[in-house]
Amino acid sequence: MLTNDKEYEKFSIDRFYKNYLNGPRLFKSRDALEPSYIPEDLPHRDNEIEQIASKTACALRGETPSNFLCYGMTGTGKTATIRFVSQKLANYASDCKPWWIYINCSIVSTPYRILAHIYNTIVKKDEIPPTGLPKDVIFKKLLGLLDNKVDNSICFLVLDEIDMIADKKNGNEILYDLTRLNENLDFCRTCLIGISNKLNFKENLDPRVISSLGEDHITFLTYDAKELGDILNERAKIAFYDDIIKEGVIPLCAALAAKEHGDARKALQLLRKAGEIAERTQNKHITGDHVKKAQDELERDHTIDYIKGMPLQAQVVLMSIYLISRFRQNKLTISGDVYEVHGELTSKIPGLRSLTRRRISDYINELCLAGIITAQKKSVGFHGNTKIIKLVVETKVLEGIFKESDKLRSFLNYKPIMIQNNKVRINKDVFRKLN
DNA sequence: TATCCACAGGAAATCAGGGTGT
DNA sequence: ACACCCTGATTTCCTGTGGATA
Repeated sequence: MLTNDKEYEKFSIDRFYKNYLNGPRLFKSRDALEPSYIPEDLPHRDNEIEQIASKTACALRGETPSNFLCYGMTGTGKTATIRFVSQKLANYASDCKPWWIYINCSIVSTPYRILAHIYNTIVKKDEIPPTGLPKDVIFKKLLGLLDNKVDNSICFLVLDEIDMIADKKNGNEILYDLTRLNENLDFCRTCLIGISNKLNFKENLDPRVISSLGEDHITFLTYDAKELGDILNERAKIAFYDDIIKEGVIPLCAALAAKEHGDARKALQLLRKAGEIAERTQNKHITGDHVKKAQDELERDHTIDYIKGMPLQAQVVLMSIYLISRFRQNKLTISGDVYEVHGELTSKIPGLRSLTRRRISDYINELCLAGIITAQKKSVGFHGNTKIIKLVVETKVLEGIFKESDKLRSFLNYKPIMIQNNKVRINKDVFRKLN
């Protein structure tokens, strides 16, 4: 937004809020469409619920359940099912209720932090600092705590996205430590439940860990469009007032999400976003158009959030790619050029230093993995190896993000010296051939 | 056919910045 | 003050790649 438009913006916000308050109300309970919501009934997961219930039921009699793993793609209800079973189990536990500690390994990703997280969750405060203590000290403290505070009870440790730590060198170490917790405990008993999106994640595990963690597993199959439709219908009844959703909306959300490996989370997101768009545009009903708009917005929002969340250095790498493809006539962007332009930019941005080629190479791979660019490895014979890089994200979206960045805004129209000088790293004929 | 280029990318080391206990 | 710990980012060192070229 331009600065001289501030008055208009303020007026517009006031009007927006007034309209919003006077406009139609569609949501009865928005929370019902959140991934964290645990419904009364989980459609099409009876089999999985039964398996988890039978594996954990012995905790009700004070016995220790075996460790096990849950496999399945994102949005197949792994976490929701476990939370669902844990709630039910708690209802039937009489004297000593089981403890459930959830650890999302994509956020709590180091051995130290996992131990600290378990400890801090039990004592309900941040007693263990985020860093500083030796790991074995925390391990001993945790053992003492488990035996004293969680005595005679079962403590379920749910490691969500366990694959995030399993492929790290030290991941084996923490998983091994956790699997042998019981050997060092006198009164408390622990049960490890791993949740993974990847079936092959065990390949990187130590055989000792596999033997105590991976023998038993439950596979969550993906939902088909009909099943997704059932889930959406259940949730929509809770989330929206009656007769808000037009016919065909739920099947459309279900079909779109079914295309993405039957991701229920995505289906719920789509429906929620469609509802928000309908509400924002003062509509009394949600239509198929709102769903299509929702899909576009979700995709864009995800990319924008990802880029904004990247470290500044990664943003500079992305800006280098943007500038080369914008100012070079044939738009050809190769890794060597990105390195050079990145160096140019960092020399002009205070507080930022240039990086090595190796590091830039990693950033290019990360951008590629995130779907922001494509990078195709190409050998140009005598002229060595390189990567042909292309932007996937619309340039308008990128420009919007760069405009908002204090450090990058001024480079939006910067023509790299390398391009001003028409510098070509590789032989002109080969260069032409690559196009 | 050996050589060579300009990288890719794995593994280990290093550094800075956060912390600890004594 | 000091030795030590943990983490994430980055550097250093290294081997591999593959097609044009001499």
